[in-house]
Amino acid sequence: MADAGRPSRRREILEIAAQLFARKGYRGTSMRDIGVAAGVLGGSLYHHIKSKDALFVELHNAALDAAEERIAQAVEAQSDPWAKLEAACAMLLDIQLAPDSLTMPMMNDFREVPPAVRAELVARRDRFEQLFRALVDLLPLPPQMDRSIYRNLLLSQLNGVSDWYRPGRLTPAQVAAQIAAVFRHG
Amino acid sequence: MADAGRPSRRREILEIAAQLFARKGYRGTSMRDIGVAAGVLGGSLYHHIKSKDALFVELHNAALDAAEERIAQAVEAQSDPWAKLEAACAMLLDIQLAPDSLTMPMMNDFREVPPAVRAELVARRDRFEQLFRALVDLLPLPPQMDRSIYRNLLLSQLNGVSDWYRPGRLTPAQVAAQIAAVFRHG
DNA sequence: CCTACCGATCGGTAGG
DNA sequence: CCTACCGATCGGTAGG
Repeated sequence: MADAGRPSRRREILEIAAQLFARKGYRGTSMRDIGVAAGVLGGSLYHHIKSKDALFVELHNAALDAAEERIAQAVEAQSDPWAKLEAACAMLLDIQLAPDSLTMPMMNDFREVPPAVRAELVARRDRFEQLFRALVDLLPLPPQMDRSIYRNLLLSQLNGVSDWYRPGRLTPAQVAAQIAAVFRHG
Repeated sequence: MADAGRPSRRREILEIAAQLFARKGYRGTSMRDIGVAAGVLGGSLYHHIKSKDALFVELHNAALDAAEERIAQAVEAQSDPWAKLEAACAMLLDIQLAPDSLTMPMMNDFREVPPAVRAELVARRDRFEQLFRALVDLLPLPPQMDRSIYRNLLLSQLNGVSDWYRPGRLTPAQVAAQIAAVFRHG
């Protein structure tokens, strides 16, 4: 309670690291890069974190925790299944395309990461995707549409937006509306 | 004509490098890795290639050349606009999901690559995507659907398949059919 | 938080 | 195609 206003030094470093990882990827971001951005030498970061791997996993999981909560809230505010889905897409893209903040667009490039780290990320992401599984199960899809593939395609589509999205032309909400329109069937 | 049957040593090295890049990414593949797979030391590769960057660009562009030609053939065999699109998707996934061969699924992770290389890859890929632009322009889409975004979503969807596809459950053609079903509107 | 360093690995080269 | 090496960079650590 005493120092609620001022973020801790560790927190500052986590946010700086999250932005660098999001922008340059896991392997493209060195501990020295993070150090420079934080105004210290790379080695000094190890007073606050255990390893680069542990730092990345912590950021990834914290980001998914936050995203899960915000998406669940957005979904609850809707009652129609298609409206729920579009709300979830819009919130996910809002989070993923936000230029700042520690909530991230770095759930991609799993191949850049050491195998032990990858296993942790995959497990956490699988849980996250259950949220969309529930939403897809609610949809009145035509019977010949395989819901498992449909869900994979939707998640892959949402994840891929950060690869081609450029701010200015479209808002994240507009992109979400277009995706929802493409995936609306039956 | 004389030695048509036996692939040149250079060609062998290119195919080995293509598979490694496809599996582990640009930064995840060292010249020493390629050397080991080819049965030589890393430094020895420089008799056949100029640099890692040039090697990657050459592989990338050759793969897109081949893909472009095969997709164009598949499209010509169809007359209906939707059939053309589905044929193009099926051929692209066939190429991208083939477990071997130098035609590759490495058109992703542009962020892993040095800026000068990235510029070349992007330019070549933009040309490649014109092929799909023509196909989308033929479709009788509902008027409120923005064709530029629709095309981006389709290409992003196709590109992302290699991230979640696991051989066995579905053939590339079946995945293409599902994608075509999702994107069929109007 | 810095100094000063470690062992490993990288792309690439000279010279044969 | 190998030997032998280069300068750079990496994650991480000891000791203060």
